[in-house]
Amino acid sequence: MSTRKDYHHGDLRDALLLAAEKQLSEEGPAGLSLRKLGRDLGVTPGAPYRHFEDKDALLAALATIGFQRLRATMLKEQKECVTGEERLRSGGIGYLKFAWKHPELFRLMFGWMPAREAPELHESGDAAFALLVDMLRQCEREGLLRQTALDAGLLAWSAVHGAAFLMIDGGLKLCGTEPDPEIVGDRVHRSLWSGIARHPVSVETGKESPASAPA
Amino acid sequence: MSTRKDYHHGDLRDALLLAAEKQLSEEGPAGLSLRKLGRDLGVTPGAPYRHFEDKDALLAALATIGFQRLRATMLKEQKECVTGEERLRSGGIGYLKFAWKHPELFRLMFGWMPAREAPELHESGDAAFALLVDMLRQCEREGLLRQTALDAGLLAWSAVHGAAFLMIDGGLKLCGTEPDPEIVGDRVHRSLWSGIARHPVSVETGKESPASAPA
DNA sequence: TGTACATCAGTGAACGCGCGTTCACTGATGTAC
DNA sequence: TGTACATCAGTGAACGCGCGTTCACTGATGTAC
Repeated sequence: MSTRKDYHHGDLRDALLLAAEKQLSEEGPAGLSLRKLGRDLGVTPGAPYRHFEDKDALLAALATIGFQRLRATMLKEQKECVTGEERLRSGGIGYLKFAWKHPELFRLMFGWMPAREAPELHESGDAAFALLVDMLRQCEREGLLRQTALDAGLLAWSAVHGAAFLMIDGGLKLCGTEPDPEIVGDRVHRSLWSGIARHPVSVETGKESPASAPA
Repeated sequence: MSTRKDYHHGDLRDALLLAAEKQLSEEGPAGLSLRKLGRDLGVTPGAPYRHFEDKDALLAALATIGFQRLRATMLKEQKECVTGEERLRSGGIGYLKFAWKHPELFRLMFGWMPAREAPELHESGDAAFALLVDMLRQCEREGLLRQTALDAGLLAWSAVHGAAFLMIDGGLKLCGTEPDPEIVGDRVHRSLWSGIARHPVSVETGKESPASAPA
């Protein structure tokens, strides 16, 4: 695969994906065209069709890569975390960092996936979500959750996902927050955690909040 | 304005917006074209230009209407609410209902606004946000908040915004929840409120949670 | 009530454009013997 | 090591398409007197 450098073009497939990501981020989804991609790479309009069945296939591959990178960014961010809360916090910040760095790709991944049935796309999307569940299961095991991991997951994912969109869509300035992944992630986590956790703020106080959950 | 029915076409401007919304929801943003709009309404390709400077202007008007409707949906949903918590809950459900009913419009409103400088668009967007702040200020006045209205607003808006996107993008099935605005809204609110509120669940218990907020 | 005029919504034809995709082809690369 | 053959990445030209936008125009509507 990667050994045959300089075979004709060399590595057109990867080059296409790379150029596509650039084009996407610079001109938005409407500005992404296979012809322009070929032009940029000094290649004929028909060439991309040796690597992707059609434009949709290219987009699906792009979104798939996006999900893999999103997951990798979260993992990297929580590399040195030990407790579930730390992992949750850092994972969320990783999520925001990814969205902030690749807003158009982020939008493509989520706004585009539902209509497609490319299997690898959904696999990579599910894998990213599995990481979130994994973090929450750890919290559950550590006895930190007031609710089930899945219940907490709904709120946690919603909150971080929403914050990501508000950041890239400019909604955050209305909340008086700079669109910085670390800052936003920290603020959201602090509010979020006191809602999910049995202990409102610190685990070490030893005192539990009422946590009454009727019916 | 509305009195001159059957003047030439009658009310082309409104008809265009109506048809545009339909086209948007049925074929996505890529399938929305001024020519097709004209065709559908039995009108010449040039006709729309009597009412909108260009395609972007039509989209801006569409998004503006969307924000007005989003706000109206929230208001309607919380019509009979009295406490701040009730309003917050119902407002959130209204938000989700709107997104669920008009997913493409919802995406247009948020994914498209940042790049545009149409003043009325931002006004209508700000007005919708102001409603959220208003609800939270009421909670604040009622002494229900553990944090400032703006802090709580960040989490509340993020959570409901994220839940809306997850609903329309199919992410919720991973959380084991049906994509029903009432159900999702209720679940998110319950998790959310115990995080924002000084009292985890019921206001009437009279007992406060520890609510320690160090530095 | 009737006429003259200004307004302006919609016409119809045309412009140039870039797009996705196809197809028979060429020529470099890898493989079998 | 050398030759014959199969593979397959990229060529180049062409296809039909629908798009956004423009422009001089027509004819219905509203207005002033």
